[in-house]
Amino acid sequence: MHDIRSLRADPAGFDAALARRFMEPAAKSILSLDTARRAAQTALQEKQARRNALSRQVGEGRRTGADTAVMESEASTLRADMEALEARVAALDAEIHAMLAALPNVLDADVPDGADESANIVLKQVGAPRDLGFQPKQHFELGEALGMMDFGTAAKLAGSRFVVLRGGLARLERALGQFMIDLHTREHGYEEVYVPLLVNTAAMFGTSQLPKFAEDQFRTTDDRWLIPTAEVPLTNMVAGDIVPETRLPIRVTALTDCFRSEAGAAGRDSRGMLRQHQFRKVELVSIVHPDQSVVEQERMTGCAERVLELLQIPYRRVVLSSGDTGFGAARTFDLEVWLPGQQMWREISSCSNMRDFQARRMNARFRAADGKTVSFVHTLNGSGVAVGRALIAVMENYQQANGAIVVPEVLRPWIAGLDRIAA
RNA sequence: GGAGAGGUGACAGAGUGGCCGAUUGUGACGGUCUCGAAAACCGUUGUACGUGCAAGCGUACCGUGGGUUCGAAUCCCACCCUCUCCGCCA
Repeated sequence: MHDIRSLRADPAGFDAALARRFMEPAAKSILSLDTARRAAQTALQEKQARRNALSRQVGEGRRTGADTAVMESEASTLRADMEALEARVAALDAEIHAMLAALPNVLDADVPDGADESANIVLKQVGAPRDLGFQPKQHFELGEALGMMDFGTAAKLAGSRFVVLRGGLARLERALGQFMIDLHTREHGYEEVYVPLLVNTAAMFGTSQLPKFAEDQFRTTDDRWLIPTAEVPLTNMVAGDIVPETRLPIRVTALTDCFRSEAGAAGRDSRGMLRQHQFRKVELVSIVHPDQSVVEQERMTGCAERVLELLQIPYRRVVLSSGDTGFGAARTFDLEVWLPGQQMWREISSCSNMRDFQARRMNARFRAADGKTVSFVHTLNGSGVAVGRALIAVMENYQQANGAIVVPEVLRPWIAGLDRIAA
């Protein structure tokens, strides 16, 4: 959500920010609506002031027994004018709001310009693809051969893009989630939170899944939404609040299932469990002072990287280009892991600084230590990391020539010491 | 799901048609007093929008949205949420 005042102050800069995302200029049309709205509002307020004055006089007249008929009839006339102006202000407000709500966040200056993911820049790489000494398999080949990953049964139960995991793989998936959330709560200062997986429309608007991306979501019959990420409930915890500055930063994490309709992804990654309607993810959310969000994004990304380092899976960090950066983000770092079976780097985490974009939408503010100033907080979110994809990464990187999966050393406390998963 | 009660500022809690953006208390902040502190006393203590160079002025907000009225925190309707009891239940 954008501040209409910044648009008024610098329309050209506003359009330039949109241009970085390959979007048409919008400042002029919004500003003309804004001018009309303010004129209508001023006119309305003048009439309201007159109405209030008349009402006071009527009250006075009633007490003293004076004749108030003339004043009452003037006030009645004013009502019709006010109703028209009220409707006009509301309509203009709604139109401006809808336009502003549909525009993406302003990108940070250091985001590389480019149309798509081909313009993303690799910032660092940790570990390197290693030769396993045999032809590596993809995760679904491994899982199906083990008899522990079953897409056919999932299709019978729910349809495509679901999976049934059994035995060792189900346990490994659970161990990964537990390991990650324990790491972030014990060592990275995040508070574990249990949240609703169904949320209302206001929450989905607050984190900017709505109104633009309704098609990507699952909606319930009673007008709620299945969360596509725990970012939605975690970030919205401060919606409408004015928190004391002393409570910042707020760092929360949750291990939840996530639900995505993948409406625009027909045919993409249709094999295996890389892109599912339902998957588990550990989410990290930070609510911080505006001065701290850049530092916090680095910190948060480091927390996600730590997961991959402990699992000893090769990964790289990329900064997304202007055209690839998500709607609400000012800057996004993706973590990509090496998948030997696919011979590709694939996204496993995304850590974004939303700055005040979501805070404006959900009206989340803090009161400065001086007790006077109230300002919007900055919000950040990151996967720490996607559990389903972590399972894939472990399977493909730890596979053996005989199809068994060695359990990474660091996971063994969460899997009762089991050292390998085999048929 | 049924019956009843209720949602007011950071918190507690008044207010049933105009003098209420809202009594009072607590907390917080500033001051007086004190060597210092406590106590006491005095003062300050909401958000947003519009307008203005500014001081300021205006408007809106008492769960949310409508309605009645010259005028609504107060009356009416719908919805949301909380509490109590009953029913059901992992």
